[in-house]
Amino acid sequence: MSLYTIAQASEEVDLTPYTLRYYEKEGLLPNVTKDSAGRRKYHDDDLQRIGFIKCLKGTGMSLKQIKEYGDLYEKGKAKFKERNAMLEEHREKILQEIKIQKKYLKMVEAKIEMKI
Amino acid sequence: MSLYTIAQASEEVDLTPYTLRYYEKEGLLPNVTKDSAGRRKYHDDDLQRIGFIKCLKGTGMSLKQIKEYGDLYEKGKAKFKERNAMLEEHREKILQEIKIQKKYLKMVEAKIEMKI
DNA sequence: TCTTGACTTAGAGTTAACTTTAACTGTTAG
DNA sequence: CTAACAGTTAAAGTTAACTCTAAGTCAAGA
Repeated sequence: MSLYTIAQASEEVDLTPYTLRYYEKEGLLPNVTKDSAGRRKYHDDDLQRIGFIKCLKGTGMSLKQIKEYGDLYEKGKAKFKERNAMLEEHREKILQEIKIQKKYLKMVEAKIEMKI
Repeated sequence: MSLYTIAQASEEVDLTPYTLRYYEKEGLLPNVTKDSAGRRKYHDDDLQRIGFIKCLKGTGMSLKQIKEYGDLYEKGKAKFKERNAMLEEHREKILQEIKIQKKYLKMVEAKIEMKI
């Protein structure tokens, strides 16, 4: 299959239809097409894009910044440098965050072991 | 030093005075005392507690749940089992989250390398 | 043909976690 | 003594990210 209704796409990416429409309204999904009756049709490309949005969001990037990244993406090669710079900066942020999570994990484990 | 004004505590734990008062209002800091003029005095215990609140919050626990944990903590030994069960469950959540973060990190790195 | 159900929109409502405001009080430096 | 300052409270305001409602459209099955 290569085309999805909003319900199917929703199922596929594990986001509600509300959220998918919201993301589109916010400009994060500029390429979702509609059929003759005005209903959204999601392509595999859209699902992949949503997958990457979830990745960025899941690592703490705001929708506003994700839109900025997406806007650069739409401009293609011309904005490649800027776009990759964003990703590289974000990569550092994720690495930092993993470090912090590991530190916090140790704190929780210490508290568990403390038995007080 | 062993006693801190709200400004000093704020500095120490890197949270605004607003946030410290907010946490207290929400019942997360039940042991903050006041001086004769009604001003908050933070003890080392309070700062430690705030530190652990930051740990729980930083690993995705809601203030509501953190309060539940704190309430169990206040009940001492009687609620030790429940309390530790919460922490052990949370530990699993953190481990899961670190896994997801690592997966997302790889996705971002792949995108960087993709150069498209 | 009628109804059911999945969709559409614009806009309102919700939630968590702060953050600020307004009005006030007590302490301290000049 | 007084002005500035650091704190106090209750309550209102803010923000991000949804989430839902209301009113309507369209296509497909009995």
